[in-house]
Amino acid sequence: MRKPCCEKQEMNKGAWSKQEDQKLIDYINKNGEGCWRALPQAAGLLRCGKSCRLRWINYLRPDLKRGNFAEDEEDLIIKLHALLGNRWSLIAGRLPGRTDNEVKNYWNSHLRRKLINKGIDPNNHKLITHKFHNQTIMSPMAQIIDNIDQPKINGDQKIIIINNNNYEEQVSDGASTGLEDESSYGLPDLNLDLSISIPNSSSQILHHHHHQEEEEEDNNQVHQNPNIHFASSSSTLLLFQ
DNA sequence: AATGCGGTCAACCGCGAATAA
DNA sequence: TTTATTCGCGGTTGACCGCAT
Repeated sequence: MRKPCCEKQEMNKGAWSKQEDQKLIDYINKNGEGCWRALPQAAGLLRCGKSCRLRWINYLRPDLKRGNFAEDEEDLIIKLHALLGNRWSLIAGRLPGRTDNEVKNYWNSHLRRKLINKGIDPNNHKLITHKFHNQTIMSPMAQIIDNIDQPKINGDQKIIIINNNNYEEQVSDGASTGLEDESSYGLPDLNLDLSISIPNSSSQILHHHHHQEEEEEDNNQVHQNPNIHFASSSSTLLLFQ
């Protein structure tokens, strides 16, 4: 049913030449974005519309920032990824001047490794742990996690929060609705503060003696352990230790 | 100098969603 | 409502580059 985006035979592929870029820029400056299917012919380009769109969005758009990611941008990407998963366009939408492709590439080439090195599983943002003699212990790296914007309380106290909820519940239809509501997410200055409150059943604690049947007991011990904290809000996620 | 390797990033591909007819 | 078309997204690929050997 679905046709290839360009059934034309003689289409250029691969890297764009300066001349092609200029043609695309000139055309869009004159006619605006959109109607990508018809654009190549109108602009005199031997490219498929899809390729033109990608080139414009990821490279030629005048509002692109380009250059290295700042530290706060990195932190924001990590936090947003924890919330949204691989929804790069949504993440990029919160980073002015950045494209989804750029964010995705940066994640895959830098941030993934960075998290792994810190003992954090980049897929679920949980600490990487190892089972050892029926004990769950943190990896050595996890124990020396340093300052990727770690939420801390009163200096030395660190937060360990794990969220069992499927994020889809939290950001349901966020692509089209919820996330556009700045107020509900505290954006653009993304409010990801992890509130401290009474534990609930969906939260887990990561620590050395964690067993399922002990969870209740563990929770009760929280107030005695200054290093363990919970957040019960539906947007809880574990990011950092 | 030549080669191999790993990292980066621009571009492509395939698919589902959205929209038009 | 169904079918055709376009758009946008995320995953993947491959060219290029720098570094080590």
